Amino acid sequence: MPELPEVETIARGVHERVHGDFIDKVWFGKHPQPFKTPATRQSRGLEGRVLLAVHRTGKHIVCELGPASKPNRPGDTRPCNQPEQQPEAQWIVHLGMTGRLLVTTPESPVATHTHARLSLASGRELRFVDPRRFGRLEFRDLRRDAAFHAAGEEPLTIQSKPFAALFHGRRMPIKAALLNQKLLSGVGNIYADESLFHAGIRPRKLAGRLTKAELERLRLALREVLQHAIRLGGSSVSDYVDAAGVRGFFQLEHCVYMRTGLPCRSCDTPIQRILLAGRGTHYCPKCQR
DNA sequence: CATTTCACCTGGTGGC
DNA sequence: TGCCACCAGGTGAAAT
Repeated sequence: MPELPEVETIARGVHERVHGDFIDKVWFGKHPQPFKTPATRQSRGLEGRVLLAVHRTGKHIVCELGPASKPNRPGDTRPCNQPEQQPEAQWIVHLGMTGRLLVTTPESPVATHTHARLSLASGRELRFVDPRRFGRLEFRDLRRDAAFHAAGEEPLTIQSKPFAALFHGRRMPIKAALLNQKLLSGVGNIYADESLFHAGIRPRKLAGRLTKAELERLRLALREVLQHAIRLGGSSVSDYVDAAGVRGFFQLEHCVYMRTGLPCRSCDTPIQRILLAGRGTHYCPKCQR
């Protein structure tokens, strides 16, 4: 489900609702898959800590956690945020294909495939729901572990030269390279297809064969498409919702993704679907060369 | 080493 | 209605 714009939307929504809050009690479901290491299942690391901030890097949501401490007095449900405070730990959430991170009330019905529930001092609850269990949860104690860093470059901020260098000499199709998180972090199947359409480049074209002009068109198309999608709250293809359960609107602006056989928005040629890197790949045979 | 394929999961859809 | 094949926003291990 979630690529960069969806993860950004969720991280912002979660941050707005929970920063400054305290984690009172933690519940984990019985399936081990969502936990990157078995130790992550121990709630001890999370309980009592203050949620300093929540942000996105690549497709990962990073919750910065302060030291374990309690609100000053009982009923002090929303303690002052202390942004200056140094994080002592991180809770990293990867949503896989079907993961959701939701801020709810404790009374709100618990969806099937809920794998984690964090009760917060304010009375809210932070829930991780993931039917396919491709998502992952990880706890990092920063006194012991290094802070989390996405493997690849941020597509929103990368400059021309380093962008071109990522693809130099590569013999894989450009679409496969865009999906490789070690090169760029955050681009998935939807935004790879959409940005290649806007750049006028065939998904099968070998990455190392792109001209300087094509590389620059691609870099700018990626940035525009991702920024526009963030403004619209991401793409809700089937069931994606943000931290508050609200759908995105960018799916209404898709030009090729899941538009097989429909007329190209630019030239009316039917959109083609092929299989590339094991993924459904959509493009306009006339607009993309 | 670089690149491709496949397994990991559940659920929705469409054909028969 | 039931059964079944196929498809889906991702990733990393195994194979080539």
